[in-house]
Amino acid sequence: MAYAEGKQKLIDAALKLSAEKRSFANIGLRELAREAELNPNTFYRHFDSLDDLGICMIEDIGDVLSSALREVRRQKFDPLRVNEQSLELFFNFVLQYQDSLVVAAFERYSTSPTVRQALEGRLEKFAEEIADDVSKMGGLLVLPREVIDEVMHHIIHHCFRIAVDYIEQPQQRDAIFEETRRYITMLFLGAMALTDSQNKNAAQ
Amino acid sequence: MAYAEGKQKLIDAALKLSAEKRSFANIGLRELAREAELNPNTFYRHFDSLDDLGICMIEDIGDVLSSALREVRRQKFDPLRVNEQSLELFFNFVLQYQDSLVVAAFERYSTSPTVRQALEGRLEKFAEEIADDVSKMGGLLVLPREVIDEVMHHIIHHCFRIAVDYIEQPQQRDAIFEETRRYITMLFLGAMALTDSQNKNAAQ
DNA sequence: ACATTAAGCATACAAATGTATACTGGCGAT
DNA sequence: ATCGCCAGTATACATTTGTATGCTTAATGT
Repeated sequence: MAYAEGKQKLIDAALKLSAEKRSFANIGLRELAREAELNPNTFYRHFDSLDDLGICMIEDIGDVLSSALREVRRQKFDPLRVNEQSLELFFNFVLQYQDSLVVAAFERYSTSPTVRQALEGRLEKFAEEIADDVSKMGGLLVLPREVIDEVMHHIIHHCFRIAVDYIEQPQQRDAIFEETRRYITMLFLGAMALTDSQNKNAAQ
Repeated sequence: MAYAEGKQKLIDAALKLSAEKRSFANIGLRELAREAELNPNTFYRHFDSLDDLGICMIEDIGDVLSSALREVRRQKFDPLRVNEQSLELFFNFVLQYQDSLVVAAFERYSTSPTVRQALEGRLEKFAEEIADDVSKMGGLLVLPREVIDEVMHHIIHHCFRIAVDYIEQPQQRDAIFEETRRYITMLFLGAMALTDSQNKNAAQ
C-alpha cells in the first residue's frame, strides 16, 4: 500500500523545498503545508514531528536512487579502465535525480542526527552493492574484497560530493568528469600498489 | 584595529550556535543576540544581514585555522610514509578547533551561496599551501606539481569530511586515523602509478 | 444500513521573530 | 566645554509559527 495522498504530497513538498533551500532543517510545518496545498494541521495526521517526516523523505530518496542505480549498474564496469560510458551513465543519473541528490548530499551534515544516520546507512549500502558488482566481474583485479569495499567507500563519498558541483556548475562539467575519472583510476592503482607492497612484506 | 566588542561577541555566538545546531542558516537574529547577551537591535549596528555576519564568521574561522595550520605544517611530512606523528598533529588540531571545523564542514553545503563560496576559497588555499610544503621537501616524490595539487585537493576534502566523524565518534577515532593514513598513501601511490603509465605511453 | 475511522478543514491563540523609532551614555575631536 | 558619533538599549508592532479544539466528509467493515 502506497502512502496516502496527503502524506506523499507532504514528502514531495519537503523534497522540493529542501533542494531549493539546501536544507531540510529550517523548513516550517506551515511552509510545507502551503507548498503541498494542504491545511497545516493535516501534517499531524501523518507525522509526529518534522524529524519523522525527514526520515520518511530520506527513505523515499533512498528507494528512488536505489532502484535507479540498480539500472545503471547493469552496465559493464571495468574499474581499471573507467570508460566514458559508465561515468556518463552516472552523471546522467545525477542530473536526472538532481533534487534527491542535492538533498542527500546536504543532509549528510545536517542538523538531525536521526536523519543523518538514516542517510549514512543508505550510502554504505550503495557502496556495498557496487563493490559486489566489481568483485564479481573484476577479472584483472586481484584485490581482496575488503580492499574493494574500502575503495568503493571512498569513491561513493567523492561522487556524492561532486554531484552537487556537477549539478550547479554546468560549465565545469567536463572538468569534473575528467577529474573523477582520474580519481577513480588513481584510487584503484593505489590500492593495488598498496596491496602488493604489503604482500611482499608478508612474504619476506 | 580589532572588531568592536559587540561585533566580536556576535561572531562568537554565531560560531557557537552554528556548531551546536550544525547549521548557521536557521539561527535567528534574536537567538544570536540572546547568546551574545546583547540587545537584538545591536545586530544592526554591525551587520547588514545574517549573510553578512556569516561571511565574517567564515573569515574568522579561516584566520584561526590558517594560522594554526601553519604551525602544524612546520613539522616534517613525508607523504609516502605518512607517519603517525604528522597525522596525530592534524587530529589534535581537529579536536582543538572543533567548533570551527564542524561549522566549516557543514557550511560547505550550506544555504547561502556567498558563505559557501567564501569557504570553498579558503579550502583551496589550504590545499595549495600544503602542496607547496610537499613539493618543496618531497625528495622521493617525482610527481609534477599539478599532480601534487590534485592529490592534495582530494586529501583536504577527505580530511574535512572525516574531521566531523572524528570529533563526534570518539570510539571510532583509531579506525578513522588508520583509514586516513591508508587513504593518503593509497592516493600518492596511485598518483605515481598513473603518472608513470602516462610517461611510458608518451615515450612510446 | 449503520457505526467507525481516516483524512482533511476552519478557527483560534500564545509565543517568537524581524524590524522601526526613539532614547542614553561615553569618547574623541574641535 | 561641547558637539557629534558610536555602541548599545527600550519599547512597540505586524507577521509568522506551532499547536489545540472541534467540525466535516468519504471510505470502510460488519
